[in-house]
Amino acid sequence: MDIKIVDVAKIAKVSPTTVSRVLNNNPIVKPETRDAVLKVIEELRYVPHAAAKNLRQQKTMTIGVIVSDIKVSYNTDIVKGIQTKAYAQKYKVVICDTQNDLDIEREYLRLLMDRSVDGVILVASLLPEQEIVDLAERGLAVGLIGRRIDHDNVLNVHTDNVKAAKDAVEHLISQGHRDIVFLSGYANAKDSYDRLEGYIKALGAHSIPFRPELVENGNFNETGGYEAFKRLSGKGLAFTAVFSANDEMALGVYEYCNQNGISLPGELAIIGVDNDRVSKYLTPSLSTIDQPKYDMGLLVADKLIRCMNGEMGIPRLSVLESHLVIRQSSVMYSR
Amino acid sequence: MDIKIVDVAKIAKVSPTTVSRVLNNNPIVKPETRDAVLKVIEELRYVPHAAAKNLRQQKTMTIGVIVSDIKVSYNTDIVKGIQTKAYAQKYKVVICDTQNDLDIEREYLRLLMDRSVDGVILVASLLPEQEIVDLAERGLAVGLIGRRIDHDNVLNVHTDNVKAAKDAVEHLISQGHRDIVFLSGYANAKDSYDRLEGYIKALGAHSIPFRPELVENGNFNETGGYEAFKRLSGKGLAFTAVFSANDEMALGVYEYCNQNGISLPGELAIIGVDNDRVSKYLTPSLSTIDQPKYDMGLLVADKLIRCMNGEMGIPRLSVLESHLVIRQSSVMYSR
DNA sequence: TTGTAAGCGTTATCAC
DNA sequence: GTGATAACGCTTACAA
Repeated sequence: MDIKIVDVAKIAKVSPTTVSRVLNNNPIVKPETRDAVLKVIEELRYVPHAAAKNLRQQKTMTIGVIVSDIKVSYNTDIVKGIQTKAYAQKYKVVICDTQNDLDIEREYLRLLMDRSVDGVILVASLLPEQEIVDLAERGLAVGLIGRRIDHDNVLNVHTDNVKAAKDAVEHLISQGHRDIVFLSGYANAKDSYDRLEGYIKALGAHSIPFRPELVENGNFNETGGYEAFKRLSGKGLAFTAVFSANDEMALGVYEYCNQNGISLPGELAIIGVDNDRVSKYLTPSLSTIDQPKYDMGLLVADKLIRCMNGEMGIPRLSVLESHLVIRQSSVMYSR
Repeated sequence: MDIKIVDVAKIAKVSPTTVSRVLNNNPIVKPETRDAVLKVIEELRYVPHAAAKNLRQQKTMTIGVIVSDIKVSYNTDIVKGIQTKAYAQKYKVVICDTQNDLDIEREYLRLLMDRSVDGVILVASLLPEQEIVDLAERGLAVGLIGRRIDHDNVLNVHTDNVKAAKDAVEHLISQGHRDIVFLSGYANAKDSYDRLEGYIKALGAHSIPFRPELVENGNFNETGGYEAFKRLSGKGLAFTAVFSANDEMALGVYEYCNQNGISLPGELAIIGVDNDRVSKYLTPSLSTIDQPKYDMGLLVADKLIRCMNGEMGIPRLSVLESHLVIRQSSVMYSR
């Protein structure tokens, strides 16, 4: 049988209330009482029962994190940031990996609606905006990474994807490229859409006409990137560079080039987004846009915790800087 | 104010008991009653309160996973397996990342002793055996990956590290190497120790004397591998191949070779362990021992859940097969 | 087949 | 400074 607060109280010859006060560092208890109680707690190795406490206090000191795929280093870095901040504030973190499946995402959310978490962070969520608003209306604190919703209970953290994409494409242009392919991600993803916008803006800024036929969808993953690039190559179009909306898809392009004897960056320059863990190990190493993933995680978690603690006036929106990482894949004569 | 079971009961004109029965799929309730209740639940979007339920049932349907570093793909793959199994059984997963810090690991464990989880899985735990046994004695179900403890409440899943290491080293020997460096991990890690044993066995099986000066410690990480190999190179010893106790450390060796113009695998063959995500993207691609990480995750989670549900006769120990993945880094004239 | 009432282990409120 | 008591929202004997 587990030890409970009354057991401690009896042995320490005080009331459960007093034990509770000691546990919660209530300064009102007399130091001697306090010490006596602590000693008993120590001896019995008593640990308060979370469920009882949660029930009484109507909070759980737990954050739920819903993430598309924990294996993708972009997500993992964010989770690590969240985890670090949460831990520092004595919060626990429940991780839910949706495998990029909207139904699984919904299912997890349903699971978490049982008030086993005080707040939720959605990373690269596929959920329709209305459903996220619903969560917030239900009183759950919601943190969002990679998209933006303006609502009282929704805290947003993201980077300026338009600018990031523009930087990447302008870098390619500065290397002399004018016929630049854009490999896009999910059609409905805000990130993907913004990167397309940046791509178009960069072209515009240099008076290069936008050619829709140079845009292909690769669904943000390696196979998708491979297939997209293959389709593109089959079209017989002329191009000398690729801007891939993330590094994963760039891996697919590397694979295709490898198989077909296309030399990188000699015959084809390429740049990605995310600064995935593998990118710097590739040959040639992949130029990319580094997102401050870890910091984004820290920041959402920080905001969310403040919000859950009833703090007012937390900025609903934070936009962090991402920056260009130039490696070998986008630079001529780099070796 | 949140909706609770009595609210549903009142509107559905039944007792809370009946609502509870419906929620828990008790077949005793009359179909019509059931449907009526379900309709109200739906309308009110009622979700049972986890803490209340947990308190009453003395369980939480949650598994705690303590992991050394969620960014290491070895760990992530395991976590993914755990997560998948847990989800399929309606369990939640709390992830705790210790950053390879024993004190943080202890702290997390203390956090989880509040009965907010029904069981714990330790991946690459640094905890002294006695402390793990303590957990088990306290009634917590414990799953262990990467080490082995024989105790009633402890479920072990690991691979045969001795054999894996032996396979790797014999592969190098088969390629003509006789002077083979061993890069070890943490001195106190079972995995590391077993791999050393396999290394020695392989040498013995081919009548190659074991030379302790060819063993260096790299602490299982990239920088450690770099430094260890640097120290070794400074010793002026002759060797033609490296067996690295994991892929991470091999990355450090690649880096060193890159900087010092040592060609792989021409001048130096190398093989690692883990089949890290980056390994196949390296140039030359890294030969390695693939561990069934995902399956190990699935399996511990499965065992743990059975154990938590009071199932008897679950095997305390499962040893999965790992296998050699030969790529370019260990094979002469491979390109 | 359904309902009543007790109890899970805390903490908040109100007395003392 | 300390203690008695009710309440958090659910499930489970037991009764009907």
